[in-house]
Amino acid sequence: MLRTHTCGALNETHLGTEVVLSGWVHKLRDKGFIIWVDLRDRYGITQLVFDEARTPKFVFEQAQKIGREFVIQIHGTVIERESKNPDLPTGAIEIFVKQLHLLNAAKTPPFTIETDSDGGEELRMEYRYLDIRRAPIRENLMFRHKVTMAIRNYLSKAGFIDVETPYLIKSTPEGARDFVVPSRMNEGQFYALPQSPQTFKQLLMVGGLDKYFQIVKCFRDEDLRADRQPEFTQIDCEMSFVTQEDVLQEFEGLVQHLLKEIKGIAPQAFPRMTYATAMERYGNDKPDIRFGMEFGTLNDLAKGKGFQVFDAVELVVGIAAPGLADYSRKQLDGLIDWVKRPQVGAKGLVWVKCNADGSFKSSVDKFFSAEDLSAWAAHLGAKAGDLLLVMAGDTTATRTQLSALRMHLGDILGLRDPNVFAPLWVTDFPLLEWDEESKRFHAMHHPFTAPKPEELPLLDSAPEKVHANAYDLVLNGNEIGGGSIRIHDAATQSKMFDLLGFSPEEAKAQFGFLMNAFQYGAPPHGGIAFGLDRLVALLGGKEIIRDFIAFPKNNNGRDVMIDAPAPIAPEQLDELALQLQSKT
RNA sequence: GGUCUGGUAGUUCAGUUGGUUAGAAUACAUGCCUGUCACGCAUGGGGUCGCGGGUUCGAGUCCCGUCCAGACCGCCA
Repeated sequence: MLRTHTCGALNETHLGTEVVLSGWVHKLRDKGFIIWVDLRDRYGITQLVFDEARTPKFVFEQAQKIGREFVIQIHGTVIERESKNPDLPTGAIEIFVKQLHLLNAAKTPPFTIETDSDGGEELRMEYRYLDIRRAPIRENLMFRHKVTMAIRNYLSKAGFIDVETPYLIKSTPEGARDFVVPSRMNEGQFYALPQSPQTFKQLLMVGGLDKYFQIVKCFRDEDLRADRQPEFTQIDCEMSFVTQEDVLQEFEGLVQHLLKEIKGIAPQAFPRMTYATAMERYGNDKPDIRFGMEFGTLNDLAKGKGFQVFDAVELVVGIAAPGLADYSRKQLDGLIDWVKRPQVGAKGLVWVKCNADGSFKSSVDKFFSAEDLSAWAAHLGAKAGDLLLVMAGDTTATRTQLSALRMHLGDILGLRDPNVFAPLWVTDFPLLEWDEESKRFHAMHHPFTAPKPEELPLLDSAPEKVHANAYDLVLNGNEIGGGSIRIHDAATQSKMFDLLGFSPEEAKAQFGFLMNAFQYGAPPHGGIAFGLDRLVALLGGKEIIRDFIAFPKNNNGRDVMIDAPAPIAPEQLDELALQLQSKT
């Protein structure tokens, strides 16, 4: 037997018990006459004691030779500590060691295996198996397990069936870039890894499974971010014979269950907001509603007063930043520089201080009277002591820029508390999006999203005005889920492909299987997919999803531990009938 | 494809205006230490200053190029 207990199990109730423990040497404290060893495993830390006076000489000498991260097994007796450590669950006891077996020696690790490691990101990724020994990463992975189990239990109980869909599928031109896999048996042909199991889950509905879910890897060959990996996990769900309202209810239930189970938050109905409202009030289709600072349009109040910057543009819009009227000139200039950075790209920023004494001071005093500024303040809901920040320009760009500033101020003012959870549904997305570059429409969600039935006639006359039965679940400024009611008849689907610029032949070649299926009695259906990595990270109070993935990729899509991707042998290329060519 | 930041001891970092033998902390090794738990004390070893080129009497420091890492913009139906 390698162990009778784990390293987190023993306490006062075990005094006098003979035990066998195995684990890693976490820390050594050698005081000469006495040596303490913290023995660590997944479950905790237990202190071992080697005493020059009482421990067998041979065992004591063994203890002098072990090092950090050695794997050892010990036989010993649970005894009471002379000085207890109240910070440890096992802090009242220690093990008086009688036998020590070295199970495996270890090189000195390149970074400390501690909660606050001295290791940098790159090094920890290279030695990820050592990083996983650290409590924070281990706890994150265990937390993720807890979340996925709660999801599986909830969905299974609600009648959803877990079905696996294939990873080797067909490349589609729409959407993100595909990762492709060459086929040896079909020379010159390629599989693609799924960006999502979208069409398969729809076919499962045609197959009559009624309620499907899968916690599934998806793959997108696009550039990475702190919250984006090339392979990521979705909670993919689909239901038959449902309206949008049915889907929202069902999955609001799921997320409430998670908030309750994982975070102990009492269920409350999620607010809903249309896409148009979200853009108008927050300049963003995934608003963070943990804090206010809602947008106010100032066109009526600010135009026509001779300020050219405002008069010449489409939109003048502002927010009221609470309590920032005492910002210094330097701090204001800092904000202006911040919005002028290329990442935000604003041309400038107008500020108005709503002073505590009721007076106003602004960067545009030349053009606007105190009455004007007072009207702005009233319109933006500002109180004395607030700072108004106003931007102007094209509607879309200006909203995006002000939204970035709003989030930045939210961070500065500490209004984005990771322990506060503010979910909401964003609904009524436009069906299509005009792409200037390719001069054609793109599906805003995906090409299988159903238009709102009452707007169907517009598909022919004004497709840009059609809204979709599509919805996103937003949590604290992050899109954590999105879905739609799908098209389930071949005629509408084929019209959709037509609008997206597919010829009938192309549509048939790409999605013939789906159009065929729709001719054999496809039920009305719809669904949703959640980004699991992001959801878990948010529930864990973090924004870096890498810390919740056992073996993540770096900024350039590399796995620095296994050093992938890597070239393949010429024989492998031959077998696949492939030749490399440098891209010059 | 682009913008910004960084790369110096095993690790995390400092390094002034270009100027003597490149430092600190920690880790590691050795010794001491009668209850530690971030143990303490002493001593010691440890450097391709990412790489290549240039300017200079002299480059960790300035210039050019390049590689790597991170954040962001584009991109992510």
